[in-house]
Amino acid sequence: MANPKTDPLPFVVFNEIGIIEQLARTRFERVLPDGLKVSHFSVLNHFVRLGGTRSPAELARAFQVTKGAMTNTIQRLEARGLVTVRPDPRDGRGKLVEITPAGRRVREQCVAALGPLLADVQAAFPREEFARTLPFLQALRAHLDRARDKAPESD
Amino acid sequence: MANPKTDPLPFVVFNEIGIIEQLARTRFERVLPDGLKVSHFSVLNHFVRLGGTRSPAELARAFQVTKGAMTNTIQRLEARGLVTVRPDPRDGRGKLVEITPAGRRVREQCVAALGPLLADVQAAFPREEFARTLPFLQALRAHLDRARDKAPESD
DNA sequence: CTATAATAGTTGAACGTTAAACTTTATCGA
DNA sequence: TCGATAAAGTTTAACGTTCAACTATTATAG
Repeated sequence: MANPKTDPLPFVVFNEIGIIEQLARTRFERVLPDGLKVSHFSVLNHFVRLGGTRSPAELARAFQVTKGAMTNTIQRLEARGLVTVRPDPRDGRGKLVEITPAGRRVREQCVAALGPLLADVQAAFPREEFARTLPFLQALRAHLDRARDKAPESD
Repeated sequence: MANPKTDPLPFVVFNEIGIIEQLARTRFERVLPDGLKVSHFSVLNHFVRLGGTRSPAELARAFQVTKGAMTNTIQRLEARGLVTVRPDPRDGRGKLVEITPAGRRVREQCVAALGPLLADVQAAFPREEFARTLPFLQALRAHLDRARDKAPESD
């Protein structure tokens, strides 16, 4: 579809990124338990790795989605009992989201489901390939971040 | 959200790819003429670069989307008069899609709209960064391709 | 203090995508 | 030649996302 001979190099790169995203997401969601989506897993994973509580606004910034999208994600997670939501005592506008024990269990199932897919690509490419590519992708993401309305969040 | 210290390296890479795709697509579509989507532009661009006619099935394979998605895309393009669709005289099941002069003009507008965005990233990163990353992304895409049900298409 | 601006969160419309079911037409082996 | 299988295309439902409009609350300037 995009061709390095005829298209600007960055365009071709974005093109590949777009297709990789689509293929990877579809594959992952196909093995995720109970119809969970990548966005749901991402939020659960965020809580397990970093702990504590987060406001929906913080989560929206962390994942670079709109507030509306995060409202949707949180409501689905809450309906499944994977997170709890309560008002922020310090800010009448805000809410505090937290993962539940059930959420941690489901997140573990997701990680287990992801295992074979990860093993597949790890077997196909040496670790150095990923390590060499990551810094540029991170810089690219940060650059696109900066051009947005909202302020980004480091991690 | 994903952390190289705690998450498998490929996972972190896919994570960045996912966010880059989202940010890039949103930015691009924001400047595209007349509410066109990236998927629409991609098809027009495909025809301009490679010429000739294509069946919806070929296009679906080329862009790694489902047949249903391509049906939708083509119907929108046809409704705008940017492509023509006619039955394939050699295959009663098939159709032949072709770009129109209006489609070429709109594609030019899209390229023009894309210009500043491309210039922005080109100014931020040396060309070698993209050149160095591209082969791996292509290989990664090809690998994910291979794991699909349908056969991929080289270009 | 008070009025204005900024932020948090929700909602609904519009859209693209996947997945699955379905119709029609080709292909191919027995 | 016929019957089973594959392929092309469409349709519908379910879902996530963006965007914009809206409410409620907090922050800030005068």
